[in-house]
Amino acid sequence: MVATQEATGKQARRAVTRDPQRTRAAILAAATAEFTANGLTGARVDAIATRARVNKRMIYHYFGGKDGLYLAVLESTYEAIRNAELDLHLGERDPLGGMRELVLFTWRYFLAHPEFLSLLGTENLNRASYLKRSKRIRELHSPLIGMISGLLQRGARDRVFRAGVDPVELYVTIAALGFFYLSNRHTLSTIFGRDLAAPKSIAARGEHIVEVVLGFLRR
Amino acid sequence: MVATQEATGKQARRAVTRDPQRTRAAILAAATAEFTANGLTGARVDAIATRARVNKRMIYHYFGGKDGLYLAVLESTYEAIRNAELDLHLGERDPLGGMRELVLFTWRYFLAHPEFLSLLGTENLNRASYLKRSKRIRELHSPLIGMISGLLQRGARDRVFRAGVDPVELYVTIAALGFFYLSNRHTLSTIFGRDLAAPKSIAARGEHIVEVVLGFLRR
Amino acid sequence: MVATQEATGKQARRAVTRDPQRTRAAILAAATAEFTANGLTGARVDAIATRARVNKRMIYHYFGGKDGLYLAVLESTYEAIRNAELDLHLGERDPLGGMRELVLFTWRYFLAHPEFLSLLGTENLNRASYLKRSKRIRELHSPLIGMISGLLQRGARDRVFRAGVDPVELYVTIAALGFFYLSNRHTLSTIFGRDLAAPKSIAARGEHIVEVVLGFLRR
Amino acid sequence: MVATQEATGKQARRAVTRDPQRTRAAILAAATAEFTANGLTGARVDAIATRARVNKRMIYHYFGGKDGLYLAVLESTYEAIRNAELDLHLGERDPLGGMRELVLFTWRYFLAHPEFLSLLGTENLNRASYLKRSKRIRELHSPLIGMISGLLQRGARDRVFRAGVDPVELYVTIAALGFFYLSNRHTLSTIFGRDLAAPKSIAARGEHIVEVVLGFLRR
DNA sequence: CATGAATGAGATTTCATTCAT
DNA sequence: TATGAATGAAATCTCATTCAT
Repeated sequence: MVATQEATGKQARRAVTRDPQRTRAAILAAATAEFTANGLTGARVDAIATRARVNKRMIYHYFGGKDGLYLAVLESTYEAIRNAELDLHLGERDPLGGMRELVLFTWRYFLAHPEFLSLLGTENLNRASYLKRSKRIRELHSPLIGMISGLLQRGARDRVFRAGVDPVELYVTIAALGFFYLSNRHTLSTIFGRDLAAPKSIAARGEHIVEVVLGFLRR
Repeated sequence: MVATQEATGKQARRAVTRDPQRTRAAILAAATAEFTANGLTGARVDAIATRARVNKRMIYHYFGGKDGLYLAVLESTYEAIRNAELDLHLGERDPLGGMRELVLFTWRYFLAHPEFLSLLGTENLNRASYLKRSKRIRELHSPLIGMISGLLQRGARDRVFRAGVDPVELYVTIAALGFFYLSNRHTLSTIFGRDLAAPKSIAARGEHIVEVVLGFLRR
Repeated sequence: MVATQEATGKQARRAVTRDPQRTRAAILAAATAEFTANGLTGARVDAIATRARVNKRMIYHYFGGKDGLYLAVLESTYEAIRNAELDLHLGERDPLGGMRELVLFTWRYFLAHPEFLSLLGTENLNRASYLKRSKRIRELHSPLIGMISGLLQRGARDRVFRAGVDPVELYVTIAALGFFYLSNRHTLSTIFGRDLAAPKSIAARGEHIVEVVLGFLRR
Repeated sequence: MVATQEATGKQARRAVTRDPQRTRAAILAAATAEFTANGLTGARVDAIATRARVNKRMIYHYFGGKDGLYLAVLESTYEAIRNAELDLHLGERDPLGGMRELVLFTWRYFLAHPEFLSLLGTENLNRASYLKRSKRIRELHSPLIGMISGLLQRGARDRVFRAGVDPVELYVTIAALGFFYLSNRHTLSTIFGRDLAAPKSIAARGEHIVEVVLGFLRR
């Protein structure tokens, strides 16, 4: 009976998938969670395999190793944000409304994608070493710069916005206002004794960001 | 200075000190550099001992272990910024000039103290777990919030600034504008194909930050 | 047997097994010997790995660490004595003969299993801290208490034994008479200048123990 | 002010004794406690120095090292029991009463001196290696063997005790009945689910031991 | 006599990766 | 394709002892 059980066990345990694509996707998802939670050096290959319910060996098969897996996670995360950005159509909007939407889009994306914040944080601690290595990411141009340029030009022409604003600088500012708040909410909450992660605080921050950006741009 | 030390050669290999304060300080300095460069999990106790020219055992003697050392580094780093902040006297300044100075102070401090940025990044990836544990840091209140409050009130009274701005929110904004730019300069430079670390870019960013904050506040 | 293994030489260095059960068992056996010889703190993980001809890492794989391994050794040692006790059938024996057999069984088990004595000694120095933690051991009830109870009752009924003897107290006494002699033979031999480990002494002690127990019980 | 405090501190900290004998005694007492609690390999030289409120260096000064200190502890512990035994005068007692007293003396000494039990346990795990090395201990002959011999002879002559009992064997038995119970009380309590350390249990054990010894000896 | 900072050797534990099946 | 046991290198941490003062 014991033997039978063991045999059954083995049959049941193995070959949960035999579906290469699913295995790959499971690893990628598990790795995203693990790298998000523990950073690059903190992440454990074993933990990823366990999370993915996949044999450790598969990680080496599909991604070459921990580094390759991290790079793949980084790439898929960047692809996701670039895809989301492509859904943003501001062409017909008036400069003020368009800018407000763009700012809110960025804020909401960060809110909905903590893994993006965390991975970017990890990457920055690494001096962007993996990102620099990825041709794929470098070729993914953000359409946001173009959108911002357009809005700034139309806004300046209509005398709604101040002139002479650098679109890259502004993009960094828009990202900074949300990113810093969210990625530092734990340290900031502790230091200010105020829960910056509470829904009310989050909502207030969204409004504040819009006001800062538009307040700065508005003539 | 480092070169001088190295030049003294083999004699310098050991910390012949017998000067506990110096030994402690050497470990702390070496650890700050190592944690800054490699994060918490990436830092190596051996590397710290070597950098400090100190026996590894001393780290355990003075700080209990890697974690205790990291906490000590974090605490000393926070103490340093709080001390710097105390030197900022804005009491007599007009609201606009005072705010400009405060914004520039923050920006310049971040520029001069990359270790602060990096450690904060590390700490955020850890969900502030060490910072929360440190009674010492929690008791170090930043005087900046009070200064911002005062400037906002006087500014509003004089009809120079808009009313109703939350000082904590504004502080986060001021920090965000500099912090994000600097800590993400590697990823951003790669993605925009533009060297954000170049002196010119740095100078331009400083001006931009001042303009954003004052542009937003000004009525 | 050990000699044979050693003779196979360098080929045998590694446990080429790929047989988890065998690897686990080899570690357990090596650990039992090492903990028996050197106690908990004195035992070396390296030594256990070498003895088991296994990579040190496997100890952590199978047992979690030194503590987990010690606990496993303790559990398997207790299981072994409980299993041996179950083979003792005294149901049909007259009280006197049954009691003699039980006493001799205990004495012989101790003689044949020095690892049990040593581990118990270690555990007692630790105030039974590991044993208390082991649900598995706590659930292994010794059948000896029941057997002693039965013999005492039948003996009292038949007017062969004195009445009112507590079976747990008697069990402790039976164990004490052999355990103390064996585990303290080194100190005692030194102090009395008499080799208590000599076969003759051992044989005499067995008889003495039987006489003490039966002499006490007999009416 | 700070300087003054520090100077005072140093003065106050050092030279608590400057009394060699007291220092030595303090170390010995602390070491006895530490070795009792943690065994030989488990004891920490640092812990002993701290317990004794003495500089670690003094241990090396007075005892040569950890091993020498352990030996000194062992010797002083044996001296103490031998001294206590010398206070026992049974010459005039009737055999039965004398034997009862001797048994109770042993039991009570063990109860009052857990450090003796623990050190003996440690020494046995070490195969009496330190004890064998100590000429001083080997020369301390226990007067108990002589007393037991006398009682047995007088008892046999008076037809109160059985004849042919070996006094060393009996001494071992007397010691065993108490020693095993006490040194194994933690394991035994756990396994029997019964608190063997409770005052009532202790009292009952004392009576049981007397009964076993006298029951065995009595004709 | 006394201090406690400093040391080196070695212990336990961790981890990414490879190998036999 | 999939498994998970096995590995070596290196990391963290511990400890008895020595040294400068």
